[in-house]
Amino acid sequence: MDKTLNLFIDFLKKQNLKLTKQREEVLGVFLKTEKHLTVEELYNIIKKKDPHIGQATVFRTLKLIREAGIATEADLGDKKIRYEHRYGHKHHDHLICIKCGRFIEVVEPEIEKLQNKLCRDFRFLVERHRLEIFGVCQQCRRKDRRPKKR
Amino acid sequence: MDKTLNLFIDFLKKQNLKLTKQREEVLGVFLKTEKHLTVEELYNIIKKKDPHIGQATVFRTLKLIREAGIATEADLGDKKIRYEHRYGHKHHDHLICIKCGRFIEVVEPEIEKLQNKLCRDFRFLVERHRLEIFGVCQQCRRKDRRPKKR
DNA sequence: GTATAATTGATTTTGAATTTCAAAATCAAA
DNA sequence: TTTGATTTTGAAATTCAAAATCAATTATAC
Ligand SMILES: [Mn+2]
Ligand SMILES: [Mn+2]
Ligand SMILES: [Zn+2]
Ligand SMILES: [Zn+2]
Repeated sequence: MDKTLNLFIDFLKKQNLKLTKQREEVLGVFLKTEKHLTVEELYNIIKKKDPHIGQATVFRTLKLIREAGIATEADLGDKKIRYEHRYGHKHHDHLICIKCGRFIEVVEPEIEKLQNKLCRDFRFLVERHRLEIFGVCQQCRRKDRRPKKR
Repeated sequence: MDKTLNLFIDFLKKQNLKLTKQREEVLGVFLKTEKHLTVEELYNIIKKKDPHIGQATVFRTLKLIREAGIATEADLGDKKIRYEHRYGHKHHDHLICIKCGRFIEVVEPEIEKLQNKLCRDFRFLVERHRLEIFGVCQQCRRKDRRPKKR
């Protein structure tokens, strides 16, 4: 956390921006929450602590946090932009359940390798990628099987 | 095309829906366009032929076309829903250029296999997946290198 | 101190996705 | 044919997250 804060401060300095108490608070709450939050969701959490904070500030600060490399956008299939931790977290992909919304974070190094190879073949310079697999999770499959009505 | 039309008609019948000239036209224009179009883009194309058609009809028909399995949603990184052909086209992933928007359609069977294995390990029942790799395409890399100002 | 610039947050605007609803079209009886 | 129920259409309105605006506030520089 402290390390991340320093990272943020460095980023702000580079951009000639200041670390304000609002920005520090948004970062702090974001880091404490190990979820994949929309701007609105994070805003609602912070509002409880500081009812005077504005949505616009949360919106803008999350953007800065992303630009600083601390967060990254996540897409869980709904059409909202979600943010998840990036700094200090390894890259991962998502298995997303279309029944319950639950998601599993996964990494398969072989897949990553093959992706890179694929891009090299196309002389394509990779910046980032996103792999989302939609389906039904183990728990929901069990539920689906259970109620055998007969 | 004819085969696809029949598929669409069958789907409509199953849903107790009718094949109207508007629906046929939307499908026809969509199939003729080998692109990844938003509702609005397709609407603008169709409007030229039939100025009386409504956006809502294009919107609704594209939805039906997707439900019929003829189209699938594509995500090229802008925040708009795009549709691309599915029926008669093999599954593929996208390399998307963040400079020019150009995209390359690719398949790497090994990646697909590993994805399936990964899901099996998690007892996760795959329905579909989406792999998008963002980066800089060969053409843009060349352009970036060229203007060596000194 | 004052000038200058950045930040904030209520509010407004945007834009794509979706819905609404009255008019028009379809279609199967009478 | 009429009729009447049902579906479809398209202009317009609504929704809703994302983004922009702007006057007031705050921080920093001089
Ligand atoms: Mn994640
Ligand atoms: Mn494609
Ligand atoms: Zn589930
Ligand atoms: Zn390019």
